[in-house]
Amino acid sequence: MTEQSVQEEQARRSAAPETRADARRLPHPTRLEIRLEGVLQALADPVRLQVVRELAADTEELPCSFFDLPVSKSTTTYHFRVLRESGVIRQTYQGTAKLNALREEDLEALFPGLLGCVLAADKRQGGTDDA
Amino acid sequence: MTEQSVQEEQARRSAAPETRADARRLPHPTRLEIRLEGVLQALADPVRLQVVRELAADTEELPCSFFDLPVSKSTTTYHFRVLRESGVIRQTYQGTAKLNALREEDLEALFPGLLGCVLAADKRQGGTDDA
DNA sequence: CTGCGAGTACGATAGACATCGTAGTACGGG
DNA sequence: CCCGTACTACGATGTCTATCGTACTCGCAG
Repeated sequence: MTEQSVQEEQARRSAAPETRADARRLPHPTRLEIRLEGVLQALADPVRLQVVRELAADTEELPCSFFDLPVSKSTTTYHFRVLRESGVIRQTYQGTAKLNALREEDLEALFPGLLGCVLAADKRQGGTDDA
Repeated sequence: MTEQSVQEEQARRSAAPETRADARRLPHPTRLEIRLEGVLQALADPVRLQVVRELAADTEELPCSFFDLPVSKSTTTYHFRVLRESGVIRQTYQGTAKLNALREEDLEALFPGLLGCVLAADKRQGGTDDA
């Protein structure tokens, strides 16, 4: 899948000047592909929960570099990928940055109230925050 | 099930210091020791979610042998232990059996609505019976 | 074009997790 | 007292997870 997709990408990039934002494609699950288990698994990690917490607190889409996570850069990438592949966040490229946003709408439609409950519970316990 | 023996059991527990039944006491986390992450982790497994689902559907306390899980006996024990140690269920010995009950009260106090959301979401997806 | 900053890809790895089978303990009934 | 039922304890094992460092690509600003 390597060479062909690379050429496709390059062709598309030189063809349409507007494809800047979505030149690099990121695989997201559709709403129907989101599994409860996967979401719970994704939320059951302190680092990822911190990301979700901060995303929920901010209406803006945040780049990965915004977060001050207690792990290395490559681990950060890993956690963002877990969140994206489980359907919790949506990621879009914007130039050299990658913007992250909660998929609140999808999650609310699939699991009404779940995200709110988890965030409320997290805020209530708040022990994972060591700053 | 003789309700008299249940009362005897309770009386003996509050009166007698150390009996054989006490030797089989099971370690449960106190309400304050229950961690959100642990609960999410516990719920993020299909087998355990099935247990929680059936416990929630039944007002009775259910013995481990009640459940028809797609795993071996020792694995079943393992999953029940995970649920107990994360604070999701409470287990009590009753003769040779071990009764399991959801800690709904504690969970509701700590994470209001969470269990209901997860169960509703689970019911909505329902596709967990892939065995 | 070149260099930088943001993020990825790719091993490597230690530890956790889910799984099993076997052997054992505890309780209750014949 | 022995046996069956219910569950546990333990060791083995394969897989998944979270972590890292290094080398890389990509887009933007000189």
